[in-house]
Formats: sequence, C-alpha cells, structure tokens
Amino acid sequence: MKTNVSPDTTPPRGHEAKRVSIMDAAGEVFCRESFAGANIDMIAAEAGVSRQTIYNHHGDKEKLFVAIVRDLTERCNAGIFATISTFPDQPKDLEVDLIAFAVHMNRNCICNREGKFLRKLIQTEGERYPELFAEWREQGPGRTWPAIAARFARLAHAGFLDIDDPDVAARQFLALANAELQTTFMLGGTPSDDEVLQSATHGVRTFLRAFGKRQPAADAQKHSALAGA
Amino acid sequence: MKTNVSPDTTPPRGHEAKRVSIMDAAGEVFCRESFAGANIDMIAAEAGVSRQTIYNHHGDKEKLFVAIVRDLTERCNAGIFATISTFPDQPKDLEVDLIAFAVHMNRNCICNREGKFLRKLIQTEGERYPELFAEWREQGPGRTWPAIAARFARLAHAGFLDIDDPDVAARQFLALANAELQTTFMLGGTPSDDEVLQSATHGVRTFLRAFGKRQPAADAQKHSALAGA
DNA sequence: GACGAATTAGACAAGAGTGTCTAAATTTAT
DNA sequence: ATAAATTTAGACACTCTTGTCTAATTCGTC
Repeated sequence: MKTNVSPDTTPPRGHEAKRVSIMDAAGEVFCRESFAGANIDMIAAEAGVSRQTIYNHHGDKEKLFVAIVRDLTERCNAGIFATISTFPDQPKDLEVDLIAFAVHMNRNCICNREGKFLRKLIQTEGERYPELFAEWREQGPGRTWPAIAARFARLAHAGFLDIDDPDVAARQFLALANAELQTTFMLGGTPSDDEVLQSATHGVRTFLRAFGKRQPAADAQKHSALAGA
Repeated sequence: MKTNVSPDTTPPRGHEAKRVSIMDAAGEVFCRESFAGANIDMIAAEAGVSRQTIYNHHGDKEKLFVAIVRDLTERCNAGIFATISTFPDQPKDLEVDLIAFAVHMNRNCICNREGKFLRKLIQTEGERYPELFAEWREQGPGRTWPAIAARFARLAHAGFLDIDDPDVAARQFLALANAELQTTFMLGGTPSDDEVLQSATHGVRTFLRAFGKRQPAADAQKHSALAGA
C-alpha cells in the first residue's frame, strides 16, 4: 500500500493523456467509418499510439465502442445543461434573446464535435445496441427535453408567451431552430455560423408568431413587425 | 439479331424477378448493417439467390451499393411528387387538409420502407460517396423543396395564409410536422400511425398560429379555438 | 542512476469476406 | 424435345482484421 500523494485514483500522467487521445481518435474514426468499417490500426495511428495500448486500455473493439458512446453522451449532456442555464428567464428582448439561445444550443450541443459524433453513432449503430441506446435515450432526451420545456413553461407563466403544452412547444422550438440545417446534418456536414444564425432567426420569428403575446407584457417593442429581411 | 417480341430490353422473366429481389434484400441489409458491415452472403441469403448471381448482375459490392442508392432516390422522389400532388390548393378546412397532407407525406415518403432506407444510407455513408450524394441532393431536396414551397406560395397568394418567404415556410412546415418523431427516427424506428397523427396535428396547429390569416378568407370556422385535447 | 510500470513494434494464428472459377442443374424460349 | 442462357453450390486464392504474444524500449518515480 503506497502512502503516497496518489493512492490509486491517479495513474501516471502520460497514461491519462494516452487515454483521452484514444477516445478522441476512436470517436472520430467510428463516426467516419461506422463500427464495422473502423479498424483498430486506424484508431491507433490517428491517436498516435500503438495498437497494443488500445487493447491494454479497453479490452476489445466492442468495449471501446461502448466506452465512446457513454463518454459522448455524458459530455453532450453536460453541454446541453450548461446551455439550458443560459435560457432567458427574464428576457429584455424576447426575439433577440431566444435567437441567442437557439444559436447557442446549435453551436455548443448539436453542430460541435461531440454532438455530431454522438448523433451519427446513434443513427448508424442504434439498432445494433438497443440497451446502450436506450440508456442514451433516458440520460439524454429523457432529461434534457423536460428541462427545456420547464423553462418555456416558466416563460409562459410569467406572461411572455402563450403556450398550451410546454413539452410540445419545446420540441417545436428546436425543430424550428434547426429547420434549415437538416440537409446539411444528413450528409454529415457542419453548418456555417451564418447558416446557424439564419435558421435560428427564421425559426424564432415563426415560433413567436405562433406563441408570442399579441402585446408583450413587459415591453412595448413589436417583434413581428420586423418581418422584412 | 432476334426479330422477336423482346429484342434486348426484356431479358427472361425470372431474371427480372431475381434483380428486384436482390435490390430489396441489399437495401435492407446495407441499411441494417452499413456498407462495411454488410456482406454479400447475407444479401444473397436474404434475397434467396446464390452469391454468384449477385456478382453476375452487379459486378461488385460497391456497384451494387450505388445502384441501391440511385434506385431508392428515384422511388422516394416519385413518392414525394405523388404526395405533393395531393396538396390542398383549394382547402375546405385548412387545418384538417394540411394535417392530412402532413400525415400523407410522413407515411408515404418518410416513414415508409424506402424513405427509412434512403435516409439511413445517406446519414451513414454520405461522407464516403460525395458525388453520389450530391446527385441525391440535386434530384431529391433540390427538386422537392421548391415544389412544396410553390404550393404554399399559391396558398398564400389565394389568401389562405400570410407568408413572407415560401421556401422558409415550407421547410418549417415539414420540420413542425416531424417535430415529435425525431427521437424515433434517430434510433431507426418507425413511428406508429398515432404518433404520426399527433405530431402532424400539433405541427399544423402551430404552423397556422404563425401563418394563418386571423380571419379565414373563405370560411368562417375558427381553427385555433380547437386547442383543447 | 535504478527500478517498475507502461508502451512499442513486430510477428503470429485464426477467422471472415471478397471476388473468381468450374461443373452441374435449372429455367426459358424455340 | 432441344438449345441457349441463367442460376447454383462449392472450392479456391487472396486480403484484411482481430486479438494475442514476446522482447525491447521508453517513461515516471524514487
């Protein structure tokens, strides 16, 4: 038993560095090539690590894959909750604030590296690992959707929006915010900042035409009058 | 040179039967297993055909794959245009008619066998075959989106809707109609009829709250008053 | 500098998949 | 019925990948 500073929770420094570089490379390669198309040598090369090291760390290809998905789910969830915490509970300008939120959500949770990887792995391998992706469904959408819906409910209760069903409204909000990015997502591309802003702007305007109060409670500015360009 | 009824366009009958059963099976297997994960023996078994016959018909695995994607693109396009032709240009009840259209589009173009297969193949292999999927993008979304937008433009011009940009409105219409099916699509599932109807109903109601005329031009029935249940 | 743990390169066996070939069997049309 | 075309089963060479093993080397720590 070592009486040292690092009992057992902290393996040598280089060890951890290899670990993350393996995770990084494996995410990249599994995403690009699919599970069957990826091979361990590719991952090893991309990680700058020998093949044997990967086997030392993760045992076999399937365990590695599962570890990647769990890791991505966790990191994406963290990003989503961080973003939800920027939701405009007391908006100064509802349209501007919701657009900012939508852009934020897109950039930090959906278009970023982890978001793209996780989405593609779920789409590609979801049917092959039912229990793994059931876990994702619970941990991911199962927790984030209600959290977003709760924010919209609060906004409605405070008189900023006219919403019947906050769960439906939340899903529609995100669907609208992404409406113009679907084709790009399909092909695995990453939309430009401008495309994200465009889609969010159009989406939020439509959302507010549907759910905005005719006369805003707190502010006299008219949102829907800005329709042109 | 045969002077017969079938010069060279119509090979023997059984030949064609094999061909379609190969296409069917290959779509199924490529979709389920991804290109790299699929193997020819699997496809042959599923098609009820010997491996050699597949090589006789298509040359190699990659050519077979390309043939499948082209075939699916064509068949999906046909379905989409057929569905677009049912768009309510002169609606009796705008909400009811648009819901029917949305359900129709979902059932016949997105949730059906070909739609699911094509979507998954694009998501999974899109990055590996840029030119093939560029072709899809032109033939598919490139032609169907404008066609749908044109229908909405006509509806707006006739005084049924208040739309600034028909292209944006068309994309948002479909995004809203599918808003509640996204998670199911992600995992490769097929939504039930009821889920499709729910999503379409909620989507169309929101769409009409955003783009509907306050007082319908042709009809005095109020749509948005049906909010309950 | 010396020790122990981790990493590395390389060889290796085992298995799986592709694409070809052949000879027999089956289908289709005449 | 007969001839041509197609399909079939099976064997085959070839390649690629996985996962293991070993011996040498590097790294972090004392």
